Amino acid sequence: MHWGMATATSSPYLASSRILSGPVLHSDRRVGGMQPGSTAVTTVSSGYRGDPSVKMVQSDFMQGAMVASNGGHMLSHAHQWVTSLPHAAAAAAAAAVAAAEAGSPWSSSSQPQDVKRGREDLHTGTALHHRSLHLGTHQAHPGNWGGTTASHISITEGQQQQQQQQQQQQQQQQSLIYSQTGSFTVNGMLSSHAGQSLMHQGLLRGESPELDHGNHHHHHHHHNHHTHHNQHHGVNHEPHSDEDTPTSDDLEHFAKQFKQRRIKLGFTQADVGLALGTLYGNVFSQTTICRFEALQLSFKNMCKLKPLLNKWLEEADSTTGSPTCIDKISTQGRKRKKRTSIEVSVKGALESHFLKCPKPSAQEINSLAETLQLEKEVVRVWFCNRRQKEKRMTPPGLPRTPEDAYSQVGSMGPDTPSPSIDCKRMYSDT
DNA sequence: ATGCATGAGGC
DNA sequence: CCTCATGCATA
Repeated sequence: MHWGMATATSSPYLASSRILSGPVLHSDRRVGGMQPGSTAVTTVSSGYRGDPSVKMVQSDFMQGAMVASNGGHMLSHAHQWVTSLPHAAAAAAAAAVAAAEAGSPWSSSSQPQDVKRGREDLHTGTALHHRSLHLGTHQAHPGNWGGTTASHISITEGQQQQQQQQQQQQQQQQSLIYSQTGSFTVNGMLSSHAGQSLMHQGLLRGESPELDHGNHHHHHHHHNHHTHHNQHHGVNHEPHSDEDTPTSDDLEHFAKQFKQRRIKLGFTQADVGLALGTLYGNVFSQTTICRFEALQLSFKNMCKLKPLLNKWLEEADSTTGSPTCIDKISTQGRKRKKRTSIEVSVKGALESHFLKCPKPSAQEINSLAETLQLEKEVVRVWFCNRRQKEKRMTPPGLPRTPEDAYSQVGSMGPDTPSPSIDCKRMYSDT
């Protein structure tokens, strides 16, 4: 189970899994010897991203049901993960956290989901076709953080001041809409259930152009409005339809509406993700759409996606369903490490430590890793993810001063007691 | 629906 | 190394 058995260094993990052979069926589990007391097992399932040369389209719409019918699967290959280059920079000098992580400034806004502005689509009357049927594949349920279900979390963390405001937002929008849109509409997908399962696989993936992304576009642009300013908590307006920075209320409302419409139209989250790709060139996974609906993304991220999803919505009911070319440019190459599953008891331990110190030093991570018998990297990532989780969608109501937070700046000694922050589940339902 | 992971971008 | 945006693989 350790990918890097034998002195797993942080370098590329060489797995020794042999997959491939049997195309279908079987997924061998466990590679390599496991150690009897390990606390975590990494489930070995053959999974890696496409091969560089053969970018296979990892079927996306198979989110729950995959079609095993045809026998065309990919080929085998031997390599496991291609080594990822080590970018050193390990100099552990004083990283100095210092940064106050800005969180997601969801403005509090506690007003019940008002249905303000029933924005109806702009294209009116166009829809006379309706595909009907809603397969029942999707899931539903709200998961809200504040707002309606207001489950408050009391986090001491103050928040923001977003120092680093990542301005990265790189959206490589490669417009690949060269699919002759004549036949199909832009909105890529048809909602007929029938199609869902085994439809177009080979069909028109217009991807002729070898999109070797990596050069061409992605430069410039988008600096436009980026109104970032935080949201005025206390004073919110809700003008936006999809323009300037929405308030949390807007987002919350939009997310609900979106989900509802999506379901009505019979689309799954995965469908939407793919459609966005055909529409704008940015493909998203089911995961992201799901998180959007559940408001589990950062405020910034929500703002970024909203316009896209909004457009899709408009398209969605204006189009009569048509197939499209889906395709995803897989991030060529690179394998993915198998997901390590951490035992509950171990998780509990990690959780405890997190409460004490959300940002353990490298050294602390090391000892924790030893204690728990986990790979150091796993522990590190766990904390990263835990922090991220803690932050996303700051529950409404962060009245505190933006200055305080739990950021134990730089000097972390072996023990740097920090305020404890409680964590609890933010949502629960279904 | 979510847990662990990858990567880009920043210090 | 961290944060953030994302997603594969899972439960």
